[in-house]
Amino acid sequence: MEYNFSEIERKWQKFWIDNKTYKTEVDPAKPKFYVLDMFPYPSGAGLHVGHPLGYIASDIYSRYKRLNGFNVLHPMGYDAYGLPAEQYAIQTGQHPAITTEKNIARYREQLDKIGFSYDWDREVKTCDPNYYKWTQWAFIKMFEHYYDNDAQKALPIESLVTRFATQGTEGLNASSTQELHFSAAEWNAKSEEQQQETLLNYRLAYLADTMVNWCPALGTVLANDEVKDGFSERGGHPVEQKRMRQWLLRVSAYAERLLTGLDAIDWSDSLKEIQRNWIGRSEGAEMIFPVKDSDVQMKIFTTRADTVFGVTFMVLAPESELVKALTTPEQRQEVDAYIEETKKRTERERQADVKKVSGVFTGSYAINPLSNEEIPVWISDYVLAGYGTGAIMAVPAHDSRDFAFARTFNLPIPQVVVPLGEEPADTSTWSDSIDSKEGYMINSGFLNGLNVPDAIEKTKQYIAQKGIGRVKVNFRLRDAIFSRQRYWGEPFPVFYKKNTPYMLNESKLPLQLPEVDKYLPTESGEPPLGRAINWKTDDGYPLELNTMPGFAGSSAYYLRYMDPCNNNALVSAEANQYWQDVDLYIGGTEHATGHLIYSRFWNKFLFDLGIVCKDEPFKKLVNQGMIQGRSNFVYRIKGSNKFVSLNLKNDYDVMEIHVDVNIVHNDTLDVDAFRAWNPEYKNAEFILENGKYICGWAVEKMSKSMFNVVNPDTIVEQYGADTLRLYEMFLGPLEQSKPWDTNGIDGVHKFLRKTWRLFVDKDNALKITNDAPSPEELKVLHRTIKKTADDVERFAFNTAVSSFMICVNDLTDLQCHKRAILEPLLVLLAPFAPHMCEELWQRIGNNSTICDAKWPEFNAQHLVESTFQYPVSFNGKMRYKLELPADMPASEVEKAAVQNEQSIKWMEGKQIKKVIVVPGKIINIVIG
RNA sequence: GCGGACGUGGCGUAAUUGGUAGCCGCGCCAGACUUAGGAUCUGGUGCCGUAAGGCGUGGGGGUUCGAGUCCCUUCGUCCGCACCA
Repeated sequence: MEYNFSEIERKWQKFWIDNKTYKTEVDPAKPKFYVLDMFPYPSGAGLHVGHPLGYIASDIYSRYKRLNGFNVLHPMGYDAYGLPAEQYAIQTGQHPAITTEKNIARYREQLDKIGFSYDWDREVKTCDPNYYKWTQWAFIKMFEHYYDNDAQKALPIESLVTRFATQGTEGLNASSTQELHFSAAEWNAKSEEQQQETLLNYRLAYLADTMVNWCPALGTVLANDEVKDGFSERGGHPVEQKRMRQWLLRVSAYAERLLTGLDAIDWSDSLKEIQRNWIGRSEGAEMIFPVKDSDVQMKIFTTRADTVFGVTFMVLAPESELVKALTTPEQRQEVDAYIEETKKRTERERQADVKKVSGVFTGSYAINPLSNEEIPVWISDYVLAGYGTGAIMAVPAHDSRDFAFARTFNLPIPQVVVPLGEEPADTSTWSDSIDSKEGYMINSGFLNGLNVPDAIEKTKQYIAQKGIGRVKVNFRLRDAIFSRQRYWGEPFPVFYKKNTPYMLNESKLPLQLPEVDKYLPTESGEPPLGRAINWKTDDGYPLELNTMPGFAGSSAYYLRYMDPCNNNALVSAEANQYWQDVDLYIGGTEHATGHLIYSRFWNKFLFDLGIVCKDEPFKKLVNQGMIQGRSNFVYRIKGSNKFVSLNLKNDYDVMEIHVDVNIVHNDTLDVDAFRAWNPEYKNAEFILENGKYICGWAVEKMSKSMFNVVNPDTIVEQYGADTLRLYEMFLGPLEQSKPWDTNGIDGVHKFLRKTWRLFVDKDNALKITNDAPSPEELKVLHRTIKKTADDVERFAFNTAVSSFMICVNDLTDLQCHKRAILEPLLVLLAPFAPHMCEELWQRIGNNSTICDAKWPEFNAQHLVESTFQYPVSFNGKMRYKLELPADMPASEVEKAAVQNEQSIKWMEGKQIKKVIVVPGKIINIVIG
C-alpha cells in the first residue's frame, strides 16, 4: 500500500495528545535542555508557510535532544495583546478578547497539523490575568528599586530613602533622570508629595515628562523601536514629537551590562552588532562652558576633547531647556520664530533634509574654558535634544555638520589637527571638513604637537584637574516609554493620590482589565480606560488610565513557561534552578532592538533581585531567515482580454498582472482555474506556446496583494505535515532568506514514499528481515548517523535532509530491508518526519513512542576503507583517478602515480618539478 | 556616510580544516509503463565543442604545489544604524 500520510498523521497526532507524549516535568535525574520559539502574535490572517520555518527547526532540535537523553522543555504560547485586535474592535465593536481567542484557536489548529512536540500544558497567553499578574508584579518591583552604579545592581528604594534622610545625595552614584544635589536637611524638609516626586528621578519604573513619539492616528505614544523612519511600525502612520507625562522603564541604567553581556552569549555577530549600535556606547568627556554675563553653564558631551581649541561656536538643540535662558531680548523674536518652525516639521521632514542648514543666533556668548575665547551660542535642529546634553561644542574644521553650519553663517574655521604626512592648510579653500582621527595638534595651546590619542588623554586630565569637566561614558540607548493610551494591554497596578503615583498592594493583583463601552479615547481626550465604570481602588483613589505596551508581556514569558501555573511566584526557585535559561532561542531578527533588549533588561533586573539564577536569558540564539514569496505573472495584451504566454510576450504590447500562485503549477497556468478565479477573466483567451500557458515569475514579499501567499494547511492536505517539515528545511540554510517555491516539494515527498517502500510492499506487508547487515549497508547507515548528528548540531537542517535522501537512495539500490539498518534510520529521521517514523516504528514491532528511542551510536569502524581513489592532478588540475591501498605510504603513492601510464600522457614530455602527496586526499604532480 | 552578511548551473542549493567544484532536489531531455494524470519508474543533464579537449564559483590582481575557500582591489545585492557630537 502506498504511504497514506493523512491517515497516519491523524492517528499519531491523536496518540500524542492521548498519551501526553510531550508533557515535561522537572526531572533532576536528566540533564535539561530548553528550546524556545519566539511566541507569535495571533493575527487574523493565520499562519502562512513562512511562519513555521523556525518552529520546525526548533522542533527538530528538541526531538533530537530528547533522543539524546535530555529532558527537553519546548513550550509555546501567544503574545496576545496588540494593536490589530484593538483596531478591529474599534471598527466592529467586537471585544478584542473575542477576536484574540478566535485567532488563537485558528493558530492552534494550524500548529497542531504540523506535528510539533510542544507541551501545551505550559501554554501562556499574555492577556490572561493569571499571566499578566506577573507582568504587573515585575512593574511594581521596578518601581520599588533604583539602580546603584557602585554596586552595579538594582537595590530597594527604601535604602535610598534612608540614605537621603541621613546624608542627602552626598556620595550617591545612582542611575537617574537628572543629577540632583540636596542635603539630608533639604530632603527631610520636603513634603511627602515632593519626596515622592524626587524618588521618581531614581526608580527603575518611573513617571516623567518627556518628549515622546506620539502617533495621532493610533492615538498613542510609541517606543523608539516601534518607530521606523518617522512612521509607526504597525500601520505606517506619521509620528510626531510631543511632551507628555508617561511611565518609563530605566533601561539605560543597564546599558553597560546589556553591552558587556553580549560578549558571553552565542548570538550571531550581526545581531550583536545591531544591539551594540542600538546601545551606542561612546566614551568621551563632559565639559562645562560658562556663559558670558550669566550664571548659566553649558554642559556638553564630546568624544574629542582634544579639539576644544578649534571650537568657534556652540549649538543648542531647539528643544533644549537652556534656550530660554540664553536668548537675549534682541534675538527673542527670531529664536521664537525658528523654534516654532522646527516644531511644525515632523521628525520625518527633519531627517529628510539633513543637508539643509538652518539655525539662529541666541545673542549669548559662551567662554571656551581652555582658550578663554568668547564664542557665540546658536540654535540649530542638527543638534538632537535626546542625545548627550542637547548642546554641542562645534569644531567646524573637523566635523562636516559643524563645517556646513560655519560656512552658511560665516563663522571662523580654524584647523587644529593636521593629518599625518600633511602640512597645515588654508581652511577657506576646503569644500568640507577633514578627518581628524590621526594626526598632530596645531593652534591648540598646550596641546600643540601632540598626536591625537595623547592630546585626548591630556585634555581629559586637564579638565578634570581644573574642575571644568569629567570623563564620561554616554549611551544612545534611551529609557523605554512604557505607557500606551490604548485599551488592549495590561493595566498598570497604579493609583493616584493628588497626582502622586502609588503601587497597589501585591495582594490586589492581578488588576483585571475593565470593560468599556467603546475602545476609543474619552471626550476629554483620556485613554479608553477613562470610560471604565468604577475604575478606582477600594479607597476611592483613581487608577492609572494608560495600559502597558506590547513588549511588557513578552519580556519574561520564557520564565513563566518554567512554572506556568504557579500562583505564588512568577517562577519557583526550584523550577528556575532546574531549567535555568533558554539553551536555544529561535526567532526573527525583527526583534533585535525591541523584545531582545527589553527581555534582557527585565531578566537582569530579576537576576539582581535574586528571582532568577542567570544574568542572561538566552544562551544561544538563531535567527531564521524570511521566507519570501514567489509571484507568478500573466501578460495581458493591452486593451483586450487576451493573454500571451511568457516567451511570446515581446511580440505584443502587454501588461504584467499578478496571478494566484495556487492556480499555477511549475509556471504553467491552469487556464480553466484562471477563468474561474475572477469574473473579469471569465472569457479570457490565451496565446499558448507548445500548448501551454507559461507564466513569468519574481521573488517578492509574501503578501495577499501579490497573490503569492501559500498556506501550510494546503500543503499539509496535499502532501502531509512530514513533507511540509522536510521541505521547509530542505529549502536552504535556516538563517538565509529564500523564496518559497511549492514546485520543489515533490522531491521531498518522493523521498518519504521511497523511504516507506523500504519497509512496506505494495500489499501493505512488512518487508523487514532480520538478516545480518553487510559492511556496505553498515557504511551507509553510519555515514548517515555521523552526518545528520553533525548537521543538526550546527543547524544545517537542509544538508541533513539531503543526507537522508542519499542514504535512502543507496539503501534502495542495495535492496536493503534489514531491521538492523532500517530501525536506527527511523530514529535519525524521526525528528524531521515524526508521523511517518512513529507509524513504521510501530509496524516493525515497537510498542512505545519513537520519541523515547535512543539516538543510534556512531561507529567509525564501519567507515574504514581499504582503498582510496586518489585524484591525480597536474599543476592543480585533476586529470584522472587512481585507486590505491588506503594505507600506502606517501613515497609509494608518489611512485605509483608517476609511473602510471596515464601520467605519461599528461606530462607531455615535460619535466616533473615536484610531486605533492597528501595521503588519503590528493596527488599533485608539478610539471614544467 | 558607518557597520554587517552575501555573490557558485535555467532554479533552490552543496563543498565542515586551502586538497576531485556542482552533492541533493526542482526543472529540462530521452526512454519504460499506463486507467493519458500535475501519476510512477529508469537513464542523462555546468557551459562551449561531433570529439579530443577547452572554459568555468560577479570582475581584476596576488599568496600557494593547489584558492569557491586566504589577502588586496573593484562591481553588485540584501540587511542594520544614521545629523549620535
